[in-house]
Amino acid sequence: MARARATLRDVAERCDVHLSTVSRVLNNKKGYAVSEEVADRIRRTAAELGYKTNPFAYSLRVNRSFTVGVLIPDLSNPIFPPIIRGIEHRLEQSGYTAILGDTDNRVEEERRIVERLKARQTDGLILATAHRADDLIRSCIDEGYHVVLINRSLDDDAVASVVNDDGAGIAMAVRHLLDQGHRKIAHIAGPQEISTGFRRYLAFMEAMQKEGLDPDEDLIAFCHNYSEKEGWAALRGLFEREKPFTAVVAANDLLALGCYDAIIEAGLSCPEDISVTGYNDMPFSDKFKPPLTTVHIPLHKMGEEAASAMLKLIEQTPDKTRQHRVTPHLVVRGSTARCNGPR
Amino acid sequence: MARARATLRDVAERCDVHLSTVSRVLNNKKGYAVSEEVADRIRRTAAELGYKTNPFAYSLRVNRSFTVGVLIPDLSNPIFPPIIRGIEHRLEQSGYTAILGDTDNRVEEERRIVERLKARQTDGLILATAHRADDLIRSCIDEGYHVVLINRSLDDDAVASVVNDDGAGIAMAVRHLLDQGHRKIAHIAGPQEISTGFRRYLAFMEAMQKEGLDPDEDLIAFCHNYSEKEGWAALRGLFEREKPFTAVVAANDLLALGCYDAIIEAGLSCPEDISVTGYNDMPFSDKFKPPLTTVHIPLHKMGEEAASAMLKLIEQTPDKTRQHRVTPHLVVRGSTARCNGPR
DNA sequence: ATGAAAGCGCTAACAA
DNA sequence: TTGTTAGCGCTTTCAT
Repeated sequence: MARARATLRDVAERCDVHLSTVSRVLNNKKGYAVSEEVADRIRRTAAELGYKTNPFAYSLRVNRSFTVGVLIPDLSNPIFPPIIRGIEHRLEQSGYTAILGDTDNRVEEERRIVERLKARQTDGLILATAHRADDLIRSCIDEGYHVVLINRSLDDDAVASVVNDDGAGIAMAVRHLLDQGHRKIAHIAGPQEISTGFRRYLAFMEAMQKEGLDPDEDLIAFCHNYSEKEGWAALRGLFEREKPFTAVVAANDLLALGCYDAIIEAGLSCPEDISVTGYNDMPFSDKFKPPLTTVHIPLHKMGEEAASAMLKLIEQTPDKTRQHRVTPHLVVRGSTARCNGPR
Repeated sequence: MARARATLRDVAERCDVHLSTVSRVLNNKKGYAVSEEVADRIRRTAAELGYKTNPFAYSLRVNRSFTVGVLIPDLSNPIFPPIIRGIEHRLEQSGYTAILGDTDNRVEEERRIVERLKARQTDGLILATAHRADDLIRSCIDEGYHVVLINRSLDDDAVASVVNDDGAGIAMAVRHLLDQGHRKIAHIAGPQEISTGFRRYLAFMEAMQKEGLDPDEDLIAFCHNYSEKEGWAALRGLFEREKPFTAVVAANDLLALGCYDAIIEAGLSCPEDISVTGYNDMPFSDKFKPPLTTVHIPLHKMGEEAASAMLKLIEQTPDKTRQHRVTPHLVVRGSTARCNGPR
């Protein structure tokens, strides 16, 4: 697109001063006393000509793009839009722009997309990628890239991350089901290579044991990714084992949605026969059939915090907090009900 | 982020040739016969050093960013992720990157965000913005920007656009309700300054009239934007008029969802008392309570087509098709049922 | 208080 | 077949 844009030189000529002076004024560099009179004239003509600094030239000069790459596994998963909005809002405040990279849930894509983002010279990378790619992360860091993780963390905490308290969240869900009289509770676990999947699974076990209920191995199924389809398949698998249960704690909302399908398919109904809880309180989870009881986490806020952490990294603001924690809470809706005795 | 990246010069020095030769080889410019021997050595060392062309320098030189701005009203509206994915997929094939701008449904934001995108020197603008901003569009074009519209069009067709056949879609919905025995059909119309809102309204009127049913003015409500809240308020307004109706055609899915709320609030139920149809077949519309009967449009494909049109514009490929039309079809689900007589 | 000049990394027109 | 050079628009160091 070849639009003629006013340059520093244009402004300088019109003002009959040297271009470096214009630059100083427009960026109000101090230490260079410029007469108010000249400064004023410069500012006025700049506005008049609609001068905007050319981002290419600027970036080339200062070697920064003022963009940050945001890697997500799947934009269609409703939890990501709010996160992204949060990131964008915060970034925008500081003049940065987010560049999205979507892996379509494919691991092989991850590396390729990160390369694309790096090629674009993003000043940092926010990874909201659900999939494990520790070596990828590590290599980014080794190359000197700034990295912030969302909803996952590396075991050794070497990387800044924004996470929610999965342990507390799952405990609330289990607690709620227990309060409703459920004892045979199944768990549809997320992928164990992902920190959320792993931590939620551990939390489930712990919460059950705390109640003196040793969770039955046969009532736990592991999914390969967070999708409706996996949730459906997993619960279907549990039904086939023919061990009774009256409730299921799904590791996230999409999985829970898949459980709905499996329950219907089995000729049962939720919550009458089986109660279901999700995790994330994604948009529209209150509109499903039935409205989903789930653990709410502040998605938008997590995005903002991730962006803040990234900006601190980029701007070298000292910040010892590596892990930014955010608090979940339970939202009780229609997918859970009192236990009607054993099934 | 200060990572040392190999430059053309680095490669040139290592190969003991002039940097311009390296440039030629790496961009395989023809017309400059370079001996295979040298070319090979250059390619090898470039790979070895991990050379990537610096996008700032390149963009500065050729005055193009290889990015296109994508303006949407609200990322949280589930119809946009598929559209955006479609855009990104196509753009990526040609080495372009999308830069998102979200107006949060606020008109005032629109101009500001377009300015931001322009400041970033995007090579074009894809506007999926629901809100009217004809003068904005016009000014973009006047300034020489490439513009493609999604799901809206200017009256005079001066701008490339990708639209679906709203007339056909609404006709199918109305037809379906008529077939189910409904006669008193209400319409929750979208904003009339938006082409979809306007066209769907006209299509509704026409479809009814074709059946000899003069639509009752009192059974039509207009919304200010496409949101659940507006749909809820609008249907609520209709209930207050106390004219009976047994079905409602909503101008989009979000509006339909709002109708669900109003129906429940009125102590009625869908589809037993009132049938509801939506428009867009947005993700998850099959998971609602009840699953929504709606008009499906190929969102991902629309995104791709918009991107293709944009690339043609940028690359100056001749293309006389200004309007790219896409065909909708009806998806019958649980929110519509046979009419149980007048209410 | 202001000007001059170098150079970020690249491409393209011109030379040899 | 390969080299030289100017210059995209900007910031910054040094000079005046």
